[in-house]
Amino acid sequence: MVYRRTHQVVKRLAARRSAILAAARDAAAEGGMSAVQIAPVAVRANVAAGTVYRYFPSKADLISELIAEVSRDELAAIRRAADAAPGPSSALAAAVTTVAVHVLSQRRLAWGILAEPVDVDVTASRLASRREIAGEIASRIDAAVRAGHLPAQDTALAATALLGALHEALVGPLAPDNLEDPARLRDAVQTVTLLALRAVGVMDARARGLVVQAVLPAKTLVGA
Amino acid sequence: MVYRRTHQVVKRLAARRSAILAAARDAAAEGGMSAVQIAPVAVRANVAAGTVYRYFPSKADLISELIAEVSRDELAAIRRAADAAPGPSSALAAAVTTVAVHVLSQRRLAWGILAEPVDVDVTASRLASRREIAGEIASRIDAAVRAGHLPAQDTALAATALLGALHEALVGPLAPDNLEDPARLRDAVQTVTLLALRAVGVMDARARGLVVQAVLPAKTLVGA
DNA sequence: AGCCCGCCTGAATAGTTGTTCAGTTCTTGA
DNA sequence: TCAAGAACTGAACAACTATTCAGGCGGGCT
Repeated sequence: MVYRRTHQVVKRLAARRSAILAAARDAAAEGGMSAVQIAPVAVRANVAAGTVYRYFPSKADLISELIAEVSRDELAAIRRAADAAPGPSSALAAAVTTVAVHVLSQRRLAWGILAEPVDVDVTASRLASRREIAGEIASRIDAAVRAGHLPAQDTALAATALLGALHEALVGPLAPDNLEDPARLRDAVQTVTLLALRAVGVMDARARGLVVQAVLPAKTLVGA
Repeated sequence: MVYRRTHQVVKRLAARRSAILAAARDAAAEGGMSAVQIAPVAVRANVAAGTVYRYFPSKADLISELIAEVSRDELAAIRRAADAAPGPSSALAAAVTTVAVHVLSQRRLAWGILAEPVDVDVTASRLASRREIAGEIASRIDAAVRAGHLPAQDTALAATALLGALHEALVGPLAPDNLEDPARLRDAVQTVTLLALRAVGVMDARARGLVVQAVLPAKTLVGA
């Protein structure tokens, strides 16, 4: 055996893999999932089309990993925001606001990850992604229920419904289109957060209070 | 001119067009939008593939018309249910319940119409469909607001969010899977309707009352 | 009956992309 | 420097379906 992967080579391979993933992510953020085609992604990553297949068995695997990566980032952000909140209701508000802000700050990517038609099967990956995020929201709802702040309910279904509402209202085809304006963006985030909190049973007045509290820290996320 | 379309021919042409659309609808209901391919649809409709193109300029047009047709049916059902309700809040509850029941009774078709990846561009048609349904819901929310039953709000955004919540919770990939059972189906419909009503500001207790009232007439729709 | 014209057929066409692979280049260890 | 093998290249391949069109078929007019 006269050839072994030296540390330097391992690093280069890892860098290349990251570059391909990053290229895919950039392409998705710019042109949606339909722009994530092997040849263009390879060009972006400065490799040949064939090389992509040395790192990902198929396009489906590439996109699945992209979805998983974005999903991990989002989940971490949600946890960070919720854990920083003073109580279970605030945590729920923070979690919802975080989802809203994230989704809005990368609408095209979010749409691609969530719902855009793709020519390969990535349902499993999307399912896993939603399951994770929905699970996190569900556990936050659950905490608020246990604390006696909300009526008992099917938290899994509620979490799913909440995410559906956020996504449809903010990145779906009927989403308002003037969200470049920061003020409008904040309004939209507040509105959907308010809807979400009321949906799970928070009283209107209290929900309004939670919303403004949650939006303050979330504003810092918009820049990030 | 020695050839003119006789009445009989006109009828046959119309029947064939309907047959093709019905075949497409059946295919979508059975196997989702991916099953709506020209050749299989043509077989179902007892015509040759080429004939489909005498009635629809392209596959995109065929699917667009399918979407429009289903959308029309749904809109009519919503209006019927809402108009039969005694007051604006009941009407809203009835509208939401109707959407939920419809969507659940044809989950595969609904998923195809709403969100399933299609290999041709039908975004315009889907957009129009959502706009119609969302507009109807929005006007029902608006009526309840004007009647003083709900707080003032962005009704268009609220309607969009409501539909997103319904769709994601009932036909999305995280939707519960035991909905064949009528009792579970009713539970799911009630749960999401309750969420929707609370989201727009109906008090929990009142919302629960509206839900049970709305589900009674809607039960008859399940069979239809 | 006979001619005409348009509808219908379905095999062939065409365009799009994911995937492969033979040949080339680069890296390693002696 | 060189042999060996891994990594990379990119043009060719493959598969899938929407779409077309030349030729047949049948209904409509005189």
